[in-house]
Amino acid sequence: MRVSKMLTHTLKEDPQEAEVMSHKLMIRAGMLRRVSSGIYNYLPLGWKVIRKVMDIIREEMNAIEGQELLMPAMNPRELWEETGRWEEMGDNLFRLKDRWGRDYCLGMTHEEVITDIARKEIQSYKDLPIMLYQIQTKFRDEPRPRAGVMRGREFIMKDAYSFHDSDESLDEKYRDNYRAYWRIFARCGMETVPVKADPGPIGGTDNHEFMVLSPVGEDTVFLCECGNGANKEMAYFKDEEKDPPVRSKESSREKIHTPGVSTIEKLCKSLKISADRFMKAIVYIADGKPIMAIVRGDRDINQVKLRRGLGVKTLAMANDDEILKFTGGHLGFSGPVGMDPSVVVADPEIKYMVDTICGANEKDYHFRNVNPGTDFTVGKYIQIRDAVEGDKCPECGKVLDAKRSIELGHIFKLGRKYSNDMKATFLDDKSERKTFIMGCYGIGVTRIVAAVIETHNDKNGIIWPISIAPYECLVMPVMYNDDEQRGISEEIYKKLKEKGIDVAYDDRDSRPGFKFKDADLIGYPLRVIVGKKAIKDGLVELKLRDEKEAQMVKIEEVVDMIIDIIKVEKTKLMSFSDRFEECPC
RNA sequence: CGAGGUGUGGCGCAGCUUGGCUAGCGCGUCUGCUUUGGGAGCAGAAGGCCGGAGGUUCAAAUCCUCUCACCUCGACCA
Repeated sequence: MRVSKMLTHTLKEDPQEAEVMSHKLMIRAGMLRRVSSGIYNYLPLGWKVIRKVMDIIREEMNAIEGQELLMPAMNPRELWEETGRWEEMGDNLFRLKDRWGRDYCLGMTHEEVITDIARKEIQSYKDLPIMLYQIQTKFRDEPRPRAGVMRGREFIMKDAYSFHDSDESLDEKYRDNYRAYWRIFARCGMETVPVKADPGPIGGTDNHEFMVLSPVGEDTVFLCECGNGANKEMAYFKDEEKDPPVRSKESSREKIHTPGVSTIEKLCKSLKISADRFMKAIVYIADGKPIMAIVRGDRDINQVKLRRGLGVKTLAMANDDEILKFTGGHLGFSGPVGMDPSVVVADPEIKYMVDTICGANEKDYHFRNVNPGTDFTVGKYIQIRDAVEGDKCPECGKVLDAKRSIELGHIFKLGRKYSNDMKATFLDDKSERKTFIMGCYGIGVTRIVAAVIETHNDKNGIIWPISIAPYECLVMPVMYNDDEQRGISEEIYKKLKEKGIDVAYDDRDSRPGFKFKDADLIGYPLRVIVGKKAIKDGLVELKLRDEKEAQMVKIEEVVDMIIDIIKVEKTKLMSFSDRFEECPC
């Protein structure tokens, strides 16, 4: 491709709309332009990168027997009602009506549609297992799109779905995908960490998120040297075993007047006591019934742990009316004193609290000198607080490391959740009707691109892994005007093209400084510079984007050298097997 | 939804407090000349109903009201 004909104009200044580096660089390098909040044009340079990522994904999915298909972005309401997700997805689902007033949505994921395909097309156990996948544009009405393509409202995703007649078969496919995901990300130049995660509204049992560590990530993961890793929602840790607390002096419960002091922060200020001396009591509606969850005042309740610990399907914070009915007091003044123990759940840390302060279930009143056992009884002690830096690994006891991360992929064992709801069945070898067991495997394609840039850049621009660079190589005459330089450049460009190298040729009659800056910004991994000093001795410069110095190479050898370097670089990206660890489940 | 902020040629910004001549600057674009190893210089040119609607005023980019879009933090989130 001739640079003079490319639709790309690079920007010298950072765009006002962008905050994080990958977003800035994608716009400055001419890959991306915003159309609306969270909605983007992928200009040719950006689209080319996305296509390369897609190709890697296709190769790896096909290698584990995935079959590509394409499902509609627009789905009818009826399908989503079969699983209850038309309601469950709430405002995140983009909805629209046709001219007759019929309801549709723009798919954010395709479990319903694929299960519909399966129940119609797959009748026999002989067709199983099978895995189908697509690369599709997905839609989510995000409350707040962020960081360019990192969290958009329209984005490209690969989603795969597998169907099985046994758990063992699903386990095997899950392991295949686990391995394939590792390979895909490695080939894109990304080192990912698989962590245990909560399945959320998708449902199912085992699932892993593939995370890349980055300070701009929106998730927090807790990692241990021993290989154990989980995202924040699922980050369980070892509860410290302590001696039972000893009360230094006899004290008894006392009601105190605290008008308008409805938050922990206000309590700390008004009583001049630190947050860890309070109990935070929050009322939730769990599967329709109210419960009270208690953690120390300085801790955060982890809703996923609470939901799992209670063994309920739905969990939401109660509103003021519900709290009033349940406790007799208002929001901000709840506490366990006087509550039936069967509806009180507390974090184990509560056991060790002495002479603590909590709400009195009466507006504008708290209790002080409250002690577990004497003043109230806890029905169930389960770990329901968020992990924090310094907590210990539940497996080996070492200190967990908290890191920010970007979620690139998520794999789930769905089980029969969708096939049950949608009555998707097949006949087994005994002519019995069975319900499909399913798995589902997603990758954020456009997000990979952002994550790669985020982790591969310097002050001059992007440093692409060669596998997904928009072009593998750039040929650049210092002075396009110079017949000799142009002649040699054209010739090298032609030869590289013939050899199948994805090469760009900067044939613009611009000043060299301008072209160097542009090349660094766009981040061509390899650069051939044809200048007059070098020409005298039949040499051109060959420079790698991530190396400081260029090497002088004979003109007639440069093409072969480039071919070799590309081969070596790609092999490097493929040779990840020494780091790979098999799926733990 | 809560809090803060921004809308002025393609991009980045100034002007607004205290209303007043033809709305400026840098980058980019086009023409010409000179340049040519890290975002060149000179000369010239094109390109704006100042986000939109209403109001105040002799007069509004500037003041008032409403509205829309976008950004950041939070809440939320396969």
